[in-house]
Amino acid sequence: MPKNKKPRGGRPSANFEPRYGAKKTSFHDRHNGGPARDGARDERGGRADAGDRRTAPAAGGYDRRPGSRSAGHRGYRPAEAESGAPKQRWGASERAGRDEARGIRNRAESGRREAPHHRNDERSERPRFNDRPTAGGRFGDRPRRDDRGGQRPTGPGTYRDERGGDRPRFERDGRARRDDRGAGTQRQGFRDNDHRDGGRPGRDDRRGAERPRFGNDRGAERARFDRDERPRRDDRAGDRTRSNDRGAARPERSFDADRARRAFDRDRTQRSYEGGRDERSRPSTGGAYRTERPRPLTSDTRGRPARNERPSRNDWNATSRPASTGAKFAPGDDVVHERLEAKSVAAVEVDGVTFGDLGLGSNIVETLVGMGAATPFPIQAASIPAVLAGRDVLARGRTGSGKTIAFGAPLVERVLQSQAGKRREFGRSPRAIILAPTRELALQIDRTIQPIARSVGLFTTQIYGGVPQGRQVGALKKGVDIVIGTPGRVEDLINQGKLDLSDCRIAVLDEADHMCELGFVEPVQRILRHTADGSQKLLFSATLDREVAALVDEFLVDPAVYEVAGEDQDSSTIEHRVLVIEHRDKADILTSLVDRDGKTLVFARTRAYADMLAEQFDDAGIPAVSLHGDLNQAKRTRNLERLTSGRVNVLVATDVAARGIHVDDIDLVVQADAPDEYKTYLHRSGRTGRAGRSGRVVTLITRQRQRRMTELLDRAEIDAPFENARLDDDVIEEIAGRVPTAADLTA
DNA sequence: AAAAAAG
Repeated sequence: MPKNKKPRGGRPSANFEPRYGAKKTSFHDRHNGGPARDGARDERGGRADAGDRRTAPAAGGYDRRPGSRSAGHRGYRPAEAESGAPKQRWGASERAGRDEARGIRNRAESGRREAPHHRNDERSERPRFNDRPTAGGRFGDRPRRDDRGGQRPTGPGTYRDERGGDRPRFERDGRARRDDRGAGTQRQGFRDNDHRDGGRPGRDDRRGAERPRFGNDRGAERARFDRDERPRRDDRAGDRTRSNDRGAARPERSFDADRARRAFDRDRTQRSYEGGRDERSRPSTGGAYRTERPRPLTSDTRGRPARNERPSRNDWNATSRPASTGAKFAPGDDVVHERLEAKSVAAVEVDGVTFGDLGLGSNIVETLVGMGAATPFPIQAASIPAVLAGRDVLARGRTGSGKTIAFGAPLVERVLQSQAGKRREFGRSPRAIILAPTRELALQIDRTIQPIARSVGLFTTQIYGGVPQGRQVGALKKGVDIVIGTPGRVEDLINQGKLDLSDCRIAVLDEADHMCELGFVEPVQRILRHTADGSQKLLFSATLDREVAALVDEFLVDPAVYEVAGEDQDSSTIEHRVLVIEHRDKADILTSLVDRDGKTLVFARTRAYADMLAEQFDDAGIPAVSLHGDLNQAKRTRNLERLTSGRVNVLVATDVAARGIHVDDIDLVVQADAPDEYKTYLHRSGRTGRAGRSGRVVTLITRQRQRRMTELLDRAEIDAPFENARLDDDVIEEIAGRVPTAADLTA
């Protein structure tokens, strides 16, 4: 029996479409006097809408009234009077889409009429995107980047003046070339030759012959190097501070600063092997961040069996020092991790810097404050000015370090600038797109960015799969400024001609390294190719590595690379433990672990196992739900919401929930199956310890797996004790929090 | 193995 499309009782969908649940007033209700059934007004409505792009396209199709038009027949309904139950099936979302879009339009229009409150004046003075010729031939025959002309916006004004002095510093190692060029053509300059690197040092080697494999065997050396270099966690155990996060509860600045300071020190020690090359004099720039000397990030490909091999997180900066050490990264054999060389900047938080100082307009700043982000986190302080300046940016910030705002806020600012003085036209195509690997993440990003965008009169919409596209298309028809979505549906709509990215000047990839994995890159690449020529690209992730090279090569021009010094696991608030167990005890131990008070997130490797575990917990009297790709979107959303709202305390998920998902108070992450990749470990464990809270991560493994696990943790730079455990061992009680830990007692 | 499109 084909499940009714209508959600049971119509209620569950409330979670899913909260914004549209309310009563709907149709356009025609308001303008044609009195409610008219969708179908009934077919004739008139159809005509009225004919030239009106505001109407959802799909409307016509099923709007057509069923049944007869003459009174004597079954199914006939009088045109005006009747408000009887319409066919809800498609209607609900469709209408919702229309209504929302209508709202968007109305607001936009009224905003236009009555001098937009949000437009802040000084801002309209700023440079804006040049008008570009409309779409003409953007697909397929779109010129290669070489042809892209100086359409690039010049950087913004104000902060740039103040900060302009800092900027060139990034480019010290031969990159200062940039300064020779007119600011307005900064990007053009880089692409006017074969592969935009002409004589730029540091680029040559990486470009080399379309992929020379260089420095092959040095990888091993490097990896070891890095590991040894890493300071022991114990050294610092005592003064670990709580990590910070974007969430509601923003940690005090003081501690942030403290952390940053220590981070720097640590950083220094870490890199001390670099000797003279790394004097770290760190002259103050007087700005929000200080620029480290440029660090060419060079890596290359070489074969190594270890799939997890990574260039070490200390990393980009510390380890990529080909010039001095000759060492090269040694990424996995099977993955072509190209060099991702670029100068890198370590951001340091400086007291007193505000979002406003970074170049954001007052409305945005206020909104941020309202969201609990009073002052910028390091990653934000570093990347915001660069984004505003129109640069391509690669940024790595630990899980929960505020990446969404780091790209979202300046993105909004920039879109706003690009539209300053223009009216937001009806049906305009989006100016920016943000891509995320999962639907939940796309939703979450929208939740953060939408208020920021709205505060300046811009509109966002989500474009992701698993839900009817009508509403999304409807919103696009009205015109949105910022699209947030997942690759599949985005590409789908592009191909359907319903999403036009030709005017999209900023593209963001969240979880960029993940988006660059096999199977993900291709659609992403295709999507990016649809964006405006020379569009600005921002790549963010907690584990950004050379995996993004494929994209960087094709799409980024002289990217600024940022990471926050000292932002490693050692300074985090997460406690990691590994339980070595007998396989036969696994189920019971898991049940025992999740039988607790706080919120627990359990990761399983497969969907089936996730389901199984959720059921198992449920059967044991512990309410649990699952989250994985086998569930329909409504269930996914609902189940996640159940955890968020606290209706259940246990969520069993596949890696769909590993990245980005923010639930405030998960205090225990259980890995029922150990991850295969260190990055996965980092992302999974990053679901806890957010917002400065403490968190605990426990991984169950069998004895046979110990070695692999050791290696993985090593790469993740995490120190975790391995403990043998049986079903009723105290460790389990302790981890579950049913008995105080030794640490708790001493504390 | 998982994720990402299917009115």
